[in-house]
Amino acid sequence: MSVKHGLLALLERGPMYGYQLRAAFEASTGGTWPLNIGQVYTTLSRLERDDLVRPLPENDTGQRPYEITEQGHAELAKWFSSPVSRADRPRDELAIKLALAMTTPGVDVRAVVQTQRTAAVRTLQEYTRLKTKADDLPWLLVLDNMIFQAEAEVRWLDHCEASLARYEAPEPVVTDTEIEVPR
Amino acid sequence: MSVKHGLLALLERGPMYGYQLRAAFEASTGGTWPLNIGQVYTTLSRLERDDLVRPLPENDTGQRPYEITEQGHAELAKWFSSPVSRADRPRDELAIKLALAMTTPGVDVRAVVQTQRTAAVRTLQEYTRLKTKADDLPWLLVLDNMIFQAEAEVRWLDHCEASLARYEAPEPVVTDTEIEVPR
DNA sequence: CGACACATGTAACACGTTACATGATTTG
DNA sequence: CAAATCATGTAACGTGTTACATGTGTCG
Repeated sequence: MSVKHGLLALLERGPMYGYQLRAAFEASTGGTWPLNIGQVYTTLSRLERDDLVRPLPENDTGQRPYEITEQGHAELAKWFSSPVSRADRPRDELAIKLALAMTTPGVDVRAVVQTQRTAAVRTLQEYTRLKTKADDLPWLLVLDNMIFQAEAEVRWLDHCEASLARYEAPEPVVTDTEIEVPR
Repeated sequence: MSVKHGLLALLERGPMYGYQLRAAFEASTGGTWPLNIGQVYTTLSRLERDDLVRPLPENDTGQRPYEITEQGHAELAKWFSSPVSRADRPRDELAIKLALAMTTPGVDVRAVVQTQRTAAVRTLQEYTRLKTKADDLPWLLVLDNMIFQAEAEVRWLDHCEASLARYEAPEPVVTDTEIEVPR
């Protein structure tokens, strides 16, 4: 959905063709999320099929610009006016991984947590380094978003560490779950 | 990748069939992420194709359990020993949306931020309510993960608000970016 | 019996990635 | 000229979702 609406938003500025769209998309996030050129064309095809964009007559230099339609305009307005729901975000691989690690025999959960923490701190430093190069506000905010997320991840991993320590402690305090051994 | 490795992890406990796998997967995250039964079977097919699992002879009650292979075991170990990289996580729709909102004509960015903030706070409350019902540690940590993420989102949105206020202020203090007015 | 849950699958589609094919234009 | 970049596409594949088809077993 991100790419579909992203392209619509860019076309709201005015007609553009495939390559321009990719460049503009990547520029608006400072090149953080490279966009495959193939996907631009397939997405444009689907947008055209759904009457959200319309191809303009081929350019003098052989380019095929698209313009947004009224329907596309409406769809974009809807996108901007409704929040991104947590429900339709993809499953968080890290959370699943840790939850499963805890019930999988022979897995050193603490090691999993530590490995992830090291990686998270490293990317956090990388983002901080990148911030010194960010010059325009949208890109800066995108970077800040990733920093906030990475920080939350580190905090959560520390929280997991602490919980595990309490859980593995000689005197288990609370509830213990039955491990279902299927057969 | 989450589902694929998730099923492998569950099979590491012992042989299971499709329906059991879905139930176990959903249970390990407290039903936070419902798993489509169709996907279980297609994923199992792919895992079998890649020699990561192996079907066992059909049960007396007509069920088809699978067991993990040596290769599957190795693949799972690899998954647990390597961190989830930020690079191969999907694009964050919210970040893209806000970055584009800022350069799209006719969009009230502050309104977009506020709408999203309201939604985020609401889900945050919902998670907190759910926490009182969480009884086992893995589920609790998954919930905490979502809480930490939602909190980070709220903080980031407030940060955006503040940045926007500074940006739109009559006396811009520091670096000002060119506003591209298309047309 | 009829409804419901269990259980296994298939088909179609959306989205995303990688790789390849094919030309035009620019530049060293 | 040769290589690189611009530009438009197509094909194949992985992952995920929704919907449908089909059968069994259980329970009111």
